[in-house]
Amino acid sequence: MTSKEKIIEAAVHEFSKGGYPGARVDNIAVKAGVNKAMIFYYFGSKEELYKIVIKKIVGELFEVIKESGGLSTNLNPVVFFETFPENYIKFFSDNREYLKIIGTELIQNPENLKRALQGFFNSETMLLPKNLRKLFEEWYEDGLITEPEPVHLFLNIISICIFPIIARAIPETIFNLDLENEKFIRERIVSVKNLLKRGILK
Amino acid sequence: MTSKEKIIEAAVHEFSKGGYPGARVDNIAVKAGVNKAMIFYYFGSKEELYKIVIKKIVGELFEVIKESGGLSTNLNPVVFFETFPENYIKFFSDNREYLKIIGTELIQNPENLKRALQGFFNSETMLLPKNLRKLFEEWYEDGLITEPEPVHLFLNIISICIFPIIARAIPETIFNLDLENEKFIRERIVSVKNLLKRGILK
DNA sequence: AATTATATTAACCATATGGTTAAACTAAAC
DNA sequence: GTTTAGTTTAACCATATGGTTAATATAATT
Repeated sequence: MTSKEKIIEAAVHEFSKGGYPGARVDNIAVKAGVNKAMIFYYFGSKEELYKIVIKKIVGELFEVIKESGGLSTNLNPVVFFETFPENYIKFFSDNREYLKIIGTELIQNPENLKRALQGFFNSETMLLPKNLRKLFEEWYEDGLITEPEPVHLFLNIISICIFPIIARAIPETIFNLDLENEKFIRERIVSVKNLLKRGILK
Repeated sequence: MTSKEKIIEAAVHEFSKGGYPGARVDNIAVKAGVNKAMIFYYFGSKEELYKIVIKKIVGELFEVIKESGGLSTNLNPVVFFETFPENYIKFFSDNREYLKIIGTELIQNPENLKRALQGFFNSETMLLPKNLRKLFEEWYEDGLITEPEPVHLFLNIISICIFPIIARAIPETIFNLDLENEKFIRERIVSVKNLLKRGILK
């Protein structure tokens, strides 16, 4: 593992708690087991390092979406709701640090994230957005789903997949529970599939 | 408006962008039009000020939930899904800064938020959590809803209400749209009501 | 072996940042 | 009118923080 790689790995750690302003370059260096100057030698600045971390995360996320059939035009919603939520939930629950970084960025710097996403659309992956939108529209036109608006369908799906992983603390407090992680994730996948099938499939 | 109030208002502003570590005490002082020392005079430290801001937000949120019937035990799910999502979505879209602060806290410091929530449960509002859980369980036992687990019902509801307000940037980028705010919120309320009714009501 | 390009280090720097202090100002209370 | 408690200010402080530098070690090239 090269110093550069060690720095990125440590940076993911450090940025994930406290966000960009809370992250300390010194901490990243210590975690990476590398002299602090190496960070500036390889990345120029804290900000550039951060951008690279964001790119890395968005890139990996795209891979998951691709593998989940987000690209194939002849996908049907029954299969989609059976595979996508599960992959998506697993990805983020297995990569909590990624979720924390993306979530924080979404809240505090959506423009930044937009740019990162666009960077991927303007390259090889460009096919995805057009396909996804057309796919959702066709499902509605073919009478397969009840939601006419692709934007809201999309938001409804990602919301019940992603947010519960973040928001667990709320019901834990309200209902005074301590949710065991693996069980929680398994239950969520079931609950999401049911809700989407009943709520969106015709 | 007293200096103390001015400081809190400015603090909400400042904490909402950049989170706790990104917030600068100097900025809060300038925004409040107050000498910096006043912040330490009234609140002791940046952290104490932050805690008070969190309490204020959680408190106001509780009011909305109360007014939305979150307490009444003889509420039926049809009425609940008709009123709660709308109030909830409106509250957070009207108070984006609150949402940003709570969201960031949820991601980066859930334990902190837990404590703030518990603070309210241990006071007059204590009735709410027990009622809400019992309410959800009764709905299921009475065959009114399909989701047996209160935790997942709760998470599903709040997720499609809250997260889209934060995550708008994603479909905006993917589908290359610039969503007009009021229209977006109106459409979301409709979409959420439909999804919940179809997906959860029996 | 000598040269060149790449990595790595310790010490250092300017500035930002949370926090303090002592003095001054203001408005009640007596 | 004087005392007293509460409020406000400007200047100051220690430390944290992102970033730099010049020297050194290491690996690759000729």
